[in-house]
Order: sequence, then structure tokens, then C-alpha cells
Amino acid sequence: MGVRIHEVAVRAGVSVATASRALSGQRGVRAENRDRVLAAARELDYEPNAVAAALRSRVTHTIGMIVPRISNPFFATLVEAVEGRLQDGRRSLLLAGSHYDPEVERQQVRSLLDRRVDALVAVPCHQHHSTETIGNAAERVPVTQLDLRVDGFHGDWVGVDNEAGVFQVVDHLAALGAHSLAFVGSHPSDSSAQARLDGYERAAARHAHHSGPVLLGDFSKEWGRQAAEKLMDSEGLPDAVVCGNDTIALGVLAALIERGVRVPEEVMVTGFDDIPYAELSRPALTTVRQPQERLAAEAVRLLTSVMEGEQRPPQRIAVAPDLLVRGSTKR
Amino acid sequence: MGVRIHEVAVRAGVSVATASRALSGQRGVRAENRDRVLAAARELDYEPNAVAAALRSRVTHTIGMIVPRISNPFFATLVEAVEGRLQDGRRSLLLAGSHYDPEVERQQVRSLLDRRVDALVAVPCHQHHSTETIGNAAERVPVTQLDLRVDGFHGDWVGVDNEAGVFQVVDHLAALGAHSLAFVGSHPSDSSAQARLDGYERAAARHAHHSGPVLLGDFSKEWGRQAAEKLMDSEGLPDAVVCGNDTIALGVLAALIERGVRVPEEVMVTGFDDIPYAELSRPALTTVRQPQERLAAEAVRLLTSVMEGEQRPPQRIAVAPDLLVRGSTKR
DNA sequence: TCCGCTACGGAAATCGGTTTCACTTTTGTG
DNA sequence: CACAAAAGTGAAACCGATTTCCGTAGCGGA
Repeated sequence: MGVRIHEVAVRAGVSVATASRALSGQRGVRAENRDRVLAAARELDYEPNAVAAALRSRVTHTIGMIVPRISNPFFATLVEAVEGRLQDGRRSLLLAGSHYDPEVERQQVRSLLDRRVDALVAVPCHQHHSTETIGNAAERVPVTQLDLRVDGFHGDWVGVDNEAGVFQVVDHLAALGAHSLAFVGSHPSDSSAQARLDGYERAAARHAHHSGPVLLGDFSKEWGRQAAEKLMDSEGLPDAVVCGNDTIALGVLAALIERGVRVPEEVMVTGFDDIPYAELSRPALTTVRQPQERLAAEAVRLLTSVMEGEQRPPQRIAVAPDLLVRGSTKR
Repeated sequence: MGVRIHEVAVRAGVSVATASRALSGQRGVRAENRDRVLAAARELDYEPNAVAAALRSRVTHTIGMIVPRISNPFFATLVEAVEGRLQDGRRSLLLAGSHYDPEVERQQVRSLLDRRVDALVAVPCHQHHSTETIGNAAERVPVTQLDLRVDGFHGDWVGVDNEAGVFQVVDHLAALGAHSLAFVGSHPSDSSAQARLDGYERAAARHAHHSGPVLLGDFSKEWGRQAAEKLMDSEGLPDAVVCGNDTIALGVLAALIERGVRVPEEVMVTGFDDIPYAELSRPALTTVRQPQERLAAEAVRLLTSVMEGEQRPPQRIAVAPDLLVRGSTKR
């Protein structure tokens, strides 16, 4: 197999202990010996066995991440942003997907912990059924919840202020003169769905409208299509359809346009997330941008601070999102 | 810390060796002892330390994957599909992104190998500059290239038959009466870009057209927009624009429609990949569907067979793609 | 010169499992 | 029933690093 630290030590004429210290850059090694060890390592093309190092030092330099669906562009962007932040150090990312199933999530998290990840970034798939999984994990390693969070467990969380985002949307629509609204979202099984629904109802109330039809399904374009059909089949389309996320909104948009409804003249449509394709639809989608780079950076920062032993109470960081006005709401 | 196998063995009244055998399901343990070990493990909530097991057994049950860009929905879907296939066993995925930089890719692959992944699924970012990295990796662990592949290294590869896909597109356009074509693609720095460009030129020649303008940039929607602007600024739009992938095509589509060009009546547009949002554009995008689930399944199958010691020559599996005809090319 | 302190360096313990090896017990067969 | 083969078991070696522990050398100060 490969060359071991023992060979490096022999070639450098020092003990294994000294070689180890030199390679990990610890102080307590004379410069001359350090240089000879490093030279020997280079000459032999020494590749340290990270598994052995992890066993003894109890640090794997690996962090775990679990998301509901890897292929969702929103989560994929988060994964990329987290991975990018880790690369600075020499850390790697063990990735798992829960497919929105709390039982799968439980097993996946357990598998990550068995592998002794140093910390966990979790986007929990359910605001209630994920609580135990997240809580158990948090007893073993530092955990930061990202984007979504569970109910009944108070730990670090970084996400966007969903209610504020929905408020901006509704204010914007009201300013454009929309009187009747509808909401197409997801059943509140996760914290974002919940917050966006709550935000919508409070915002609509604030503008003294009744909130109009509220249709709840899941975060898919298919559901967006279905919901749009329902709205068109009922009497009187609303002035604007507020959607729980971009995927739904794109489905709604496609269904409306297929049936010849003009957007935004007859009905305005808004999304949430600003996924990469929100700006490519016709009309381009007015939406709420989540600063994912920032979210990921904060999440990694929180984890790192705990891993370095910082003692502090759990933090919840709600980043304010930006409204992006595009063609789907302009007159 | 946690409970170790030693405690489990004591509680079950057997040796550590027997406990290990029982837990890993090896034969050679009396049923009674096996049951007692399993019971003890359950009662103590024993969680095996995968790091220690990996050190001795030299098997990490972890496979590495590197892709050019995690946030690209096409790659994200591949990642999800690969991860899904692994879940069957108790294997996990160490994920890395190269950001299309061969030097970053080299470091990332090295990091994965240091962590002693059992195998590597690689989507190499450059058909030439990635060759050394992939070749070196292949000397250490089984490697399967997925989607893209490097030049000058003959190993397992699973991907789509890009030339066949482009042929289908051009045949379809010709059947609809398109006489003049244009191609908007990426500089052939990766094998798909190369194959699609080659395929386009051969297909166009076969239909006795000259191939028309060929514009090369990168696989981004911005480049699609720019290229469309160039086409519109030159004299005489072609009957159809064949794009190197969906992202470019969506950019082209958006730019054309913004300038009032009717699609497909004046110009038809095609993509490649069938990313999730290809069907949501207006008009919906005619494209070539890559069977990603199938590709991922084949890739994992190839790796698994090598890991199980099968001896065979390197395989190249080119899956035939399907043409999906949508609004952007129908009359 | 002597003493104490710090910096170095090596032998050996350690991390927590798996695997080998030698020995004992069962099982199978003629 | 005798004896070979197979199955079951535990002690100890092992995987390859890091870390502890302790001894030695070098240095500054009294």
C-alpha cells in the first residue's frame, strides 16, 4: 500500500512522534528536523491516512449535511455554499438526503454520526417529526439548523426571515393596486411553509383584505399547476397569486399562460427563493431572494465557533431577504 | 464518550471478537450468542465507531464524488441519484465540487483519497487538464467517470450518447422544415461540449446544410443571452438555434422573446439535458432528456462490481437519450 | 558552578474496532 | 464408536496515526 509515517520518520532520521509533530505543524520541533521531515514526506509522496488520524485524535475534519432533497436547486445551492466555505480549511462534506421522510432522515443522521462527523448542518424535513433526530444529534456534536428548523428544540439556526419576505410581497402587491389575493403554498409541515403561511395571513389582514383563497399542497410545480387550475375553475380570478415558493409559482405561471390568462395584466404572480430559473420564465418571476451564500457562511461560522469550544447560548439568525420585482407583477 | 464494543461483549458474556462477528453478521457465531450480543447492543444503544472499523478493515463504506458545480441542477440530480443508490447499502457520500478548476479538482480528489473513500465517481471538469488527476486516482481506488470523461485515460465511463442526441435534434428540425441553423454551445473543454459540437457539425453536414453560425462560450444562461443578441444583430435569423444545453437555451429563449421574436414561429430553439425547468419556460423547451437515474445506477453498479473484485476490461456505457418535443419547436 | 526552566525527542500507550491464530467443541461419516 | 472436518470462541496482534510521559540537552540567572 501507500507509504506510512514510519517510513518518512526513518528517512528523516527522527522518530515517528517527531515526524507527526512536524507534519502537523506543531511547535516543539527544531527547524532542521522539521525541514528534513517535510522533505522526506515530499520525496516519498507521503499521504497521511486520515482515518487513522481521526481515530486517535477524534477529529475527522468532516462535517455532515442533510437536506430534504439534493436535486432541489435551492438546497443544491446551499450545499454548494456550505461546501465552498469548508474548503478554506481542509474539511470535507458528507452529504445525505432525507427525501422529506423523517425516518430516512433519522437513519441518515445516525449514519453521519457513526462516521464521527465533527459537526452537522441540518435542513430538517419536518418541523415536528424531525425534532427528536435533531435533538439527539445535538447531544453528540455541534448542530446548526439551516433554512428550516424544528419546533421544540432550541439550538443554533440560520435562515431567512420568511414573514418579513411575505410582508414585502403583499405590500408590493397592495401598492400596485391588488385588492383580491390568493395564496398557494405547502401544508405547514416545515418551518418555512408555516412561517410563509402565517406571514401571508397576517400581511393580508393588515391590508384589511380578507386573505382570499388559501390552497395548500406541497412545494412542487405540479401542485402549482393543479392549484392554478382550481383557481381558474372557480369564479373570479384574484388580482394576484402569492406562492409559497418559486417552484409552485412557476407551475402556476405555466398553467395560467397555457389557458390564456395574461400575467401580470389579469393576474400577478409571486414566488419565494429566487431559484436560478425564476428570472428565465416569461414573464420573469417577481420573488424574494434568499441570500444563500450569506446563510451558508453564517452556518459554518456558527459551527466553527462551537467546535473551537466557544460557550454561548443558542443563536437564531434571521437574515432579511430582498424583494426582486420582475415582470410577473409589473403593470 | 459513547459505549464501546467491549461493554457490549461484557454484557453479553462473550469476547470482543465474538461480539464483533455477531454485530457484523458474520457466520461462525452460535445463534444464542448472536442474539445475546444483538440484545446487549440494543440495550446499551451501541453505536459502532465507523472510523475504527475503517482503519482496521480498510473499508470506509464511503464513496467520493466530485462534480464541476454542485448547484447546477443537472449535476445536483446526478448527485442525488448516486446518493440514492448508495443508501441501499450502508454507504455514504463524500461530495466535492471543482468549480470547473482542474487545480481545485486535483486537491479535492486528493482530499477524498486521503479520507480513504472506497471508490470515486467523477465528473471531470476538463477533458485534458483532468486526465492526470483521474488517472492517479484510478491507481488507488476504483473510479467511474460519469457524464463527462477525460481524454487519454481508459477507464469506466457512463454517460449519454451526445452525438446521437444532437442527431435526433437536427433530424427533428429538418423534418419541421428548418433550412438554416445556428449552434450556440460551449468551448469544447469538456467531453460533452466536444461531442455535441462534433455531433452538430456532422448532423448539419448530413442534411446538406452548411452548419451555419457556430457560437462558442460557456454553459451559462448569460452566454445564451449574449449569443442570441449576436444572432439578432447579424442579418437574417436562422430558422432554428440548436443549443449545447438547456441553460444556454433558456438564456437564448429569454433574449429572443424580450426582443419580440416569436418562438417557434420565427425561430425554433432546442436544448439538451432536460433540466427540471425546461418544461416550465414559455414556450416549453424541446430538448434531449438524459436518463440520470439510469446513468447513476449504472455508475454505482460498475463501481460495486469492481469493488467486489470483478476483473474485466474498462467499460464505456453510452446510454441513448430521448428527444422531448415541446413548444419551442412545434409549428 | 549549580539549579531550574524550557525546548526537544523518542518509546510506548492509545483510539476502537477487525482479523488472525490457536484451541476447544460440535457435527458428520463410515 | 472413532476420527476427521467444521464450527465456535477468545487472546492478542493489528490498522496508522496522535498523544502522553518521561528523559535529556541547552540555556539563563544567581
